[in-house]
Amino acid sequence: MKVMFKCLWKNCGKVLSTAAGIQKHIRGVHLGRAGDSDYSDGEEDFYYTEIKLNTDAVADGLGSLAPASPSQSLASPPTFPIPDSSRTESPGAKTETKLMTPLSRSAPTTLYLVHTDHAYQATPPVTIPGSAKFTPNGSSFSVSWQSPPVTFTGTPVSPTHHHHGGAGEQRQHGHVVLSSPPRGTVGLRKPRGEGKKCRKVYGMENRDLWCTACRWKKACQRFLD
DNA sequence: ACTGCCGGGCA
DNA sequence: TGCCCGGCAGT
Repeated sequence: MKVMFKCLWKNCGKVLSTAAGIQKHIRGVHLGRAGDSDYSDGEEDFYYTEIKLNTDAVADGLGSLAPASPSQSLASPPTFPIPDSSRTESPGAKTETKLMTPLSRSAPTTLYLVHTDHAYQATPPVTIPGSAKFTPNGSSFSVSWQSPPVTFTGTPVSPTHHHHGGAGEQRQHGHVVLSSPPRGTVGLRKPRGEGKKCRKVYGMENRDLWCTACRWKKACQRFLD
């Protein structure tokens, strides 16, 4: 069995046979620290993963971290590589294999945030709550999925609505048919674009300055970022 | 309440 | 197609 190290940088995917090699690659190529090879705070070992040949190649899909298909989200949320954040500070001492199970689903409530001191632009902040955002350097994609399927067993809605007000708001009248939320009308909405849009910028009164998409109440195409 | 925009209607 | 809007969802 051979152990290799694969660069996880956006779509680099470079594979080297030594940890030192991949660290050097990452420092030089991606982090722009080509000159001083002894300057290493261990940050770069976040950007590669250890892969084992002749084993189940878990790290295969990691290099091409493409948005696999955001619409296949219904039951199983997409999985992201969760690097080991509890790494040691010492550069040379590589303690653990960063083995990540492809279908390991971290508890949906725990928000995983990558620890880095340089949170400016080089580090991919990966969050795994209900929606994940991934921002390696500039280009960003984000994908979200619905809350886990709730299998409803038992009494539908009991009048014990422990909430001020009282009056039962949600009636499921009849019996429980609930198989999946009635999507299809709206389905998976886009994560809602950031930044200013024509309407916000020009205002309702200058509607003729909007981009056509905005005028037609479509997704704005002027302020794509 | 406001804003972005999907889905759909109308010419 | 081009244009517009109802209505929903996120803020």
